[in-house]
Amino acid sequence: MDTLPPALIRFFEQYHAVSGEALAAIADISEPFWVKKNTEIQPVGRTCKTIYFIIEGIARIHYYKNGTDITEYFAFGPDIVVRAESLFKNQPSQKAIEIIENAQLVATDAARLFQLYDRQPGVERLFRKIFEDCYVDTINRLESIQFHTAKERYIALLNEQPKLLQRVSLKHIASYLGISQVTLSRIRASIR
Amino acid sequence: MDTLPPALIRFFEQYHAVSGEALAAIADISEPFWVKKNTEIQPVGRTCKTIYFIIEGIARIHYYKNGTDITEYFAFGPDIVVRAESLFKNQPSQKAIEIIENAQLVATDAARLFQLYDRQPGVERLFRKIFEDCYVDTINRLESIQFHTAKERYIALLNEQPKLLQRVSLKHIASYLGISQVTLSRIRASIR
DNA sequence: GGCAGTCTTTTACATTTGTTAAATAATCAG
DNA sequence: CTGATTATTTAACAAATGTAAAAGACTGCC
Repeated sequence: MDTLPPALIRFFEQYHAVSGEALAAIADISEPFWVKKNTEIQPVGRTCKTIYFIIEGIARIHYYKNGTDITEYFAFGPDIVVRAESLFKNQPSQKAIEIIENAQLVATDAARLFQLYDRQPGVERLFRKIFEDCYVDTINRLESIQFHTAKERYIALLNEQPKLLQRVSLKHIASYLGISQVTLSRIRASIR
Repeated sequence: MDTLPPALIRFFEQYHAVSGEALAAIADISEPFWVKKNTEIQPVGRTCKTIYFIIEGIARIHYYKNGTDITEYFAFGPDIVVRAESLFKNQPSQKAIEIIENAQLVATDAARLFQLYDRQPGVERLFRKIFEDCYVDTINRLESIQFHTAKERYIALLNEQPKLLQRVSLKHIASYLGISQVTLSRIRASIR
C-alpha cells in the first residue's frame, strides 16, 4: 500500500518516532483490508507469518481446549494482533484470529518486516518497543489471573476496560477471564 | 568487569551472535557478584534499573498479596532476571528478587545498556530476541495457568522442569502454580 | 544428639467454581 | 412481525480448592 492509515501512524508514534522513509518501507510490505464480523482471518494450525494491525473494530485470539472455545486476547483498534508464540518460534499456532466486530485491518508480511530491521534500525526499535509493551501487558494479565479471584478480575475489567464489556459477548469475556459463563453470570448477579 | 562469564556468553549466543566488541561493551557496564541463599537482592518498591543475569544458582521473583508470599518466576542459571513491568515502564515494582540457592550473578546497568543500543545495534538485537523469548514464555505460562487444572499444571511442571521440583521448596512451587500448599499436597498424594 | 524452627502433609469444614440442563431474554433474517 | 437462532441467566448438584489448625517430617545449629 502507498501510505499507512493515520491511526496506525499515531499508534506507532506512541512507541517510537519513526522516519517517513521507514514508514514508507513498512507501507511497502503492507496491505489494507476490510473484514466483516464473525470471520476467521487466521485458522488454527497455520504458522503466523503476517503481522496484523487492527485499525478499527475488534479482533480476538482464541483456541479450543477439549472442544471449548477459549479467548486469549481482545484487540481493539488501533492495536497489533499477532500470535507471538508462533511468530517468534516459527511454529504452527494452535490459536486462531477472529474478527468479532466489522474491522479495518492492515496486514504486514513478517519475513519482510524482519528483513527491514537490518536496513532501518528505527523499524527494529519501533517493534522492539511494541513487543516489550505486549510483554508487560501479558505479565500483568498473568498476575491478574493467577492471584485474583474471578470476581476481582471481573470488577477490574469493568473498571479498566468498560467498552470491552459493552461490545463483546459475555461468553467470550468469561473464557478471557478464565471462568465458566455460569460463574460470570453469578458474579454479575452478585454485584447488581 | 573485564570479561563476561563464558556461561553468560553462551546464553547470549543462543539468541544472537554478538561481536567481541559488543560483549566487551556489555562487560564494561556489568559487575559480577555472589549471593548466599535467602537473600533479597531487590526489595519491593524500587524501580528496576538493573538487569541481572543469574549464572549459577536459583532466583525467584515474588510479591505479597494480602500478606501471602507469591512466586511469579523462577530463574535457574544461566538466565536473565528482571522485573520487566518495572524496567520497561520505569515504575516502582511491587515485586522483589530473592536468591533461593547460592548464586553467581552479573548485574548490568539498564540505563547504560539502553544507551548501548544506539552505538551497538547488535546489542539491541540480542536483547530484543531475549525479551521476545521471555514474552513467549509468559504467553505459554498464561495459557497453562488459565486453562489447565491445578493437577495438569503440576504434572506438566514435573515433566518439563523436574529439577525445579527437586531444588525448590513446595511452598514456592504452590504459589507459582497459583494454588495453595494444601492443594499441592493433595495433588502429590493423589498421584503417588 | 537434641532442640528449635521450618517445611510438608493431613484433617475437617467452608467456599468457590464447574457441569448440565432448563428457562428467559435478546437478536437476526426473511 | 415472527419464528429461529443465539446469548444470558438460573437452578441443582458435583467437584475442586481454600482456610485453619494440628500432626509429622526434615534441617540446621549448638
